[in-house]
Amino acid sequence: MARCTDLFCNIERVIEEGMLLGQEADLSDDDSLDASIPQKMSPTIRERLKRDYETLLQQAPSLKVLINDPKKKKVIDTIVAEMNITIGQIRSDDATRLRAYIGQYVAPRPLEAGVSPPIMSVGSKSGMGVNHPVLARMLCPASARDEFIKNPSRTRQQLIEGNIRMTAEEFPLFLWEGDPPAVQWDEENQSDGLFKGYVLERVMRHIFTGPSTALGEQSRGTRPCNAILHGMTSVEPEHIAYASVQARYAMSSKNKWGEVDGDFNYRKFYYGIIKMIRECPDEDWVVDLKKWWNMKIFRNESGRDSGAGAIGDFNTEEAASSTSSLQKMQAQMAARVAAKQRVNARPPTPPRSSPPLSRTGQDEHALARPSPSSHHSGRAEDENASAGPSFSSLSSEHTTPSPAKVKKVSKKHLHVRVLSFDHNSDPEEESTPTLRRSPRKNAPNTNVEGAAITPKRPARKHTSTSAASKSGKSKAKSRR
DNA sequence: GCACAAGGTTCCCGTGGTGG
DNA sequence: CCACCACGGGAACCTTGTGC
Repeated sequence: MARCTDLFCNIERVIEEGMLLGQEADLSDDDSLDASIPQKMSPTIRERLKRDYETLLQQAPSLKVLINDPKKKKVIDTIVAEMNITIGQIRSDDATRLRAYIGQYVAPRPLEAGVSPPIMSVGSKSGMGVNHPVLARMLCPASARDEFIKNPSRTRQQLIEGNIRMTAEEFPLFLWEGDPPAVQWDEENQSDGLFKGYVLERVMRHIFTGPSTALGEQSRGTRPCNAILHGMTSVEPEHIAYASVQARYAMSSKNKWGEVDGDFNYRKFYYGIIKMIRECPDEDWVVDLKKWWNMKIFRNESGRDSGAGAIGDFNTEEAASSTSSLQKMQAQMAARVAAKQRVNARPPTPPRSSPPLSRTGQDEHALARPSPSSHHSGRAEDENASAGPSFSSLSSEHTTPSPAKVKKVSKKHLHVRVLSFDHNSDPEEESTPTLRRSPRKNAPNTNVEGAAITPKRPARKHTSTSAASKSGKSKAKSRR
């Protein structure tokens, strides 16, 4: 949930209001439910809650049965509390692991030279953030970019003293491509190169495809990476926003996580990025951005599952953001779209070679074009890829119920285990559910895309014995 | 081909610190 | 006291390499 759906989501609210919004959609003619849904809720928040709720149920189908059963209120409460704790733990875990690497990631060519002064991966972070000359440039708000280039030391001092405010509304420079970031800055086209910064790229890979891939190398990991574990088939705005938050926090001087860092609000930053991409008036820009990210993460512009393009389903209902940078960029994009439309509206000029495709036609063409991986993939994979539905819905269809393995159920494990009830089992038997192992263990095997990337090998006979001997060893060690 | 060891990655869990 | 967070260590899982 934290990494792929909503970092700041409150599961309780998602369930409560997602349910109401779902009912509202089912009974669109009946406005009797409207009274129970907060009227002040903006369309953006409604959409987000709805999306969160749907994702939650896709990932844990058995939860729906529990939600609809008033008798299970206590169970739901326990699950919700545990899920909220886990979201915090996941974010904290990612931040902790990322901290050891961030010194490498901010260096443009870490194999040749690190940054100066060096960034320590242990101890206090007081020397980081704007206190570090290289990080100061990364974190410098885009509006102060020219100033920073003219006089770095003075601008850094102003950032330290707070004379130049770093707010979530002013995106930091590390989000832009270039070395140093935002080196090719176009005042009139600020969205050019946005969300393509090399630090962000490395952090994205670190989180979703494993630390060993962060610098562009082939994965040395033998465990399925987060992209596989989470059924991530293409890069979505939430992934970019999550990595941006983690990258910004890793570079900051804050030793302890908090939603606010001085004037900078991570929550606003996170949702600002999602909104910026989801509600972008320039669809071409969004399509290009997603293709670019899919190439960087999956080496395939259509994503890990070449058929599951979630591209194009953005709503543009909500008014533009109230924030200055965003407002400006969105205005620039809108102007660009208008200009394109004017060009398209002109009498057609004779084509040089082939008739021009409409924009949507181009998009469809691009999406339909077989990706390099699907080209070489097996037939079964092709069928899955072209099947259309997103990964989550496929995963449940392709799930082969595994025999239940009951282990000691600790409080911390409760939510994952409850969420991984065999949803094919009879709902009547929910009171004595059969527990599966945590999704972590099932995910790679039950997910279609995961299987496409790392073909499942038959379980080896020795696994249990070696694992037993291993755990035996460690238990003996811990007894010491 | 099989058994085993080694190694990379993610997740889990306990512990200690801190602030309200 | 409680909630939240960082951190370290270990478990689990999986792949690759190696020796027989």
